[in-house]
Amino acid sequence: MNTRLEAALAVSTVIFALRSDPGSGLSSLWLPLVRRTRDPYLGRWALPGGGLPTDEGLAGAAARALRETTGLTPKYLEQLYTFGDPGRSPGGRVVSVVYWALVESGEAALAVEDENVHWFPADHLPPLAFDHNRIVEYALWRLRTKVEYSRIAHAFLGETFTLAQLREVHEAVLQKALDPANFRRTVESSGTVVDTGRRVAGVPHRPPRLYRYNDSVPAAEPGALEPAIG
Amino acid sequence: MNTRLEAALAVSTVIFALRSDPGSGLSSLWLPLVRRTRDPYLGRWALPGGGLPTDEGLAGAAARALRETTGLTPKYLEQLYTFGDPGRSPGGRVVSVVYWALVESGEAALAVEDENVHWFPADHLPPLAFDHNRIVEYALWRLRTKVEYSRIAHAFLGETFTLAQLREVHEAVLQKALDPANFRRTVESSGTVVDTGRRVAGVPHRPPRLYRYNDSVPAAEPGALEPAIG
DNA sequence: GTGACTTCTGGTCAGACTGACTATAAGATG
DNA sequence: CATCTTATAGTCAGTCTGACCAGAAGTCAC
Repeated sequence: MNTRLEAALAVSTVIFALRSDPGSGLSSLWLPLVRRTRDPYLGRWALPGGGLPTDEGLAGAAARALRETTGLTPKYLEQLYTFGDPGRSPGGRVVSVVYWALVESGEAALAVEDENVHWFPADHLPPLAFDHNRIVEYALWRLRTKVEYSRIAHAFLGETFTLAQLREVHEAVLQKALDPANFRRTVESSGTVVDTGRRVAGVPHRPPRLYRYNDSVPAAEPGALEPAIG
Repeated sequence: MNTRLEAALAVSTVIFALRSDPGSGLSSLWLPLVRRTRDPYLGRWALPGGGLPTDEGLAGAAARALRETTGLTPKYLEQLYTFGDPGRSPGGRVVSVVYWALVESGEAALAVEDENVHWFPADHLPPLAFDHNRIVEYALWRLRTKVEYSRIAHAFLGETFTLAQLREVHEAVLQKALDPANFRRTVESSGTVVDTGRRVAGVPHRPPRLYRYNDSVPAAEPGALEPAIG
């Protein structure tokens, strides 16, 4: 079990944030990619990541890659899958432990973006390096599945939020409209949010209540294993 | 991404089979462990596994470890999680990609067992090497969660089976009794099994129908990622 | 100030689903 | 044939969900 092995080990992260679509004005999922500066796939876009320092945990390495490329801190971080088919990387076996992360939308708007870091709409990606298109597809599936039964949507929002904002997150992730009244009923009965007593002022209609996330309700997560951040 | 790294890479497998409990006569979950023949944890029981050959996929390595230790072929095999905390292995960083597998019960009764391979009841394990107790706990959680929404229970059974046998699998995994009539209603409406038209003969009561697994109904699985075997 | 407008928020209603339970079917066994 | 055991069908009430209705409560135009 302690044999030194031939395969190289890497940690990558699929980072999601909500941004409003230039066309429709609706929010949708975006993710940052980095341009490869080496062969193989020189010049192609790829998931941020890198090697695994000896003294760092897997989740720590994922969070660091995220911070180094985007300057952001994830509000949610969880292991996705480990990809290790021989042949997924031309020129040497690479085993990639992939994490997925959610970052706050307001913060994400300020994220680093330059020649080598660029945000793309998650549903319309160019051909990426390695098998990264497939990895993003799987991460999207996982996000869309999990948002329905777990309480991760608030990771896209700030400290306090209205139920309409929370609903818009769900709508953006699931790509379908939700009935406001039914959504409210479901969320309220789940106990995942708490009324702060405050309301939003200055809106040209009835002012909505502000809620905050309820930390005391445990997520429906594995007994022995929690998300790294969440 | 192609840097040679310091951490060693290993693949381990949590293998589940059903066996009848000596005491109660009821079926329960058992798993095979191997005795460590080297330090660290010399003499302790551990999950079967080993290094990753250069030309072999992760799932392939998991299936091979399973075959080599138990002589069995898994009817279900899926990646569980990758454990890589620094310090989880005394004497050198090890990153373990862990799979979980289900094997047919009839076949499992014939499995290899000797001085260095032994089957244990999954709920009463001795202290294992490394963090393997925690890994088994997580695999158990995953099995128990997944058996309720996915159709993996048939992996414990043979080609054809009665609904009572399928129900007993669920009862053994979930550790609670299920109403036979309600179970039948749920399974039949799910379309996951097909009536073979045959019945079991020679039982001292009304003969039950024999069903087989319906391959044509797709599992509720990731779009981009399937279980290795299932 | 007043009415129009918009979203918030509370409520109803019907159909689907679930757990508990009852009853009949169909074989073996003595 | 009576009896026993499990298989299998059906009922009923409570819960959950999607579709929909209606009043509440602000801003804004006039």
